Amino acid sequence: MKKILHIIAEAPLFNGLAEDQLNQVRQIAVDKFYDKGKTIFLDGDDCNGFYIVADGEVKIYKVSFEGKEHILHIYGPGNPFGEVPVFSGRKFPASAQTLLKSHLLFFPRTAFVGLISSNPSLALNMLAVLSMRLRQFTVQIENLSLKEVPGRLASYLLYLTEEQERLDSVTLNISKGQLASLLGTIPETLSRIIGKMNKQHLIEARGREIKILDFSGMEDLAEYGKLQ
Amino acid sequence: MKKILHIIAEAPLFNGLAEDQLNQVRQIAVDKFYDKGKTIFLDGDDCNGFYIVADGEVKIYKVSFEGKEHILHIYGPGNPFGEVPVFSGRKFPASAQTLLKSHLLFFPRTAFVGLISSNPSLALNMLAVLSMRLRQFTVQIENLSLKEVPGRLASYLLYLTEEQERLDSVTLNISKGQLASLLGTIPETLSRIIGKMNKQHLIEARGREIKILDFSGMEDLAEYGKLQ
DNA sequence: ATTTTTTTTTGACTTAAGTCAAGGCATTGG
DNA sequence: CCAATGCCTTGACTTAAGTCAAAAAAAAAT
Repeated sequence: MKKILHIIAEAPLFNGLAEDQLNQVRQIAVDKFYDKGKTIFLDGDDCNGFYIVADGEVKIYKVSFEGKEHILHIYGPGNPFGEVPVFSGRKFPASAQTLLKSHLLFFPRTAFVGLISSNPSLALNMLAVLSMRLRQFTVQIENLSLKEVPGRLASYLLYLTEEQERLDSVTLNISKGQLASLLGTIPETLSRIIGKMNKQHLIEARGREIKILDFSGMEDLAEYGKLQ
Repeated sequence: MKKILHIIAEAPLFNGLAEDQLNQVRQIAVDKFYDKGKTIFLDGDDCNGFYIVADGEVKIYKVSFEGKEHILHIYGPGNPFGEVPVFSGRKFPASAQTLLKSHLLFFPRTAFVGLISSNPSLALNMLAVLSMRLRQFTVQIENLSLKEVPGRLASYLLYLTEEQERLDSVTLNISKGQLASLLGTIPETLSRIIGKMNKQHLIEARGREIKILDFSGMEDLAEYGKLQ
């Protein structure tokens, strides 16, 4: 299966590895296929390995006692997830579910730890991946505790323009309900704020298509955080 | 200097390393001494290495545009900090300041990456440290977005009883103002909630000494999050 | 001990965002 | 084409927590 080797070679985690190292990685990877909306693991489950998204989309989330859900990340092709318990032992700290029909690569814990031990550049790549995650979490905590919802939405939309390499418009790849959960709020509040931003000509939202009309206004909002 | 070698040997990061490996680590460590309240680095500063607290206490924090501060972590002896940019390149994602007169060990980036490359168990230890951090962040984000302030305070106090190995009472090692910042709120709100918890005989707070009167009540609060 | 400074508490008020409930819109499938 | 389901929006209301200001308490300095 050449295709899987190609996916592996493209993943940031295996960036810069030599041919035979990639083959070793390929050896231990196990294909897993999931339909849309299927649970991959739940918060607290025992962990015997981690995953990389080959194709599709996965959400990582926490659920409160009352059943309210907070999405921590949404990962697409090339992204690893579920690596935390591989190195810190114990259980998964959050749950994972597919948002689309997905093809995942599963890496069994012991085999992978073995690879890392004999492969310094793989270890450094993994350290880089975890460090990037920590960086993202720092930003998320900053957003949650130091910004109000309009500021968080503005940050997210600006981040999307970069990710989608577009200048002034973005397409949400998730439902607005899920976006609310990702921003740490509820659909009603998000809806009202989008309405307000429309009225103030900051954006022009039509369904999942959002055009940014006032880029610097949005940047101010993302930074200072207030919307009148 | 035998003492430093001892500090290094005790740190989780270097747990289980062989004698000569510890000596190698010792070779590259640089002593740094700071008075109380001194800045070690600021959010956005360039990074040439990371630190381990040998003695004292350090806070890691973010500041909002309006100057409001959110404390992300408080680290004591044995804890490393500032490792993120060592592996993901770029700048520090938050600021660091001493809370007490502190003795730190500084590990220059390139030397340390060199050590890791030739030392699989050190690499795995570092992976474990970063994974634990990610786990803690997951809990913090859950607390911030899914619990109200009373629930966060209850979680924190229960966590302190474990850390201080006490059954029913804890001593805050930081001011209430700083605790408010760590919980993502402000001193006034924290003060009111402590007052309420006192009134309901959940706790008995006298200055920085807090006695937990109703352990299971506090556990409920930490889990479900409501205080009438 | 007494002044000065910092930290904590209290009170009155405002506000962002959550809850509950109903209605509208849109997409899918019979 | 129309029902049916899921998704999004709107309105009225409640509430947790923030702001501002001042007093009280505690800690530090003289």
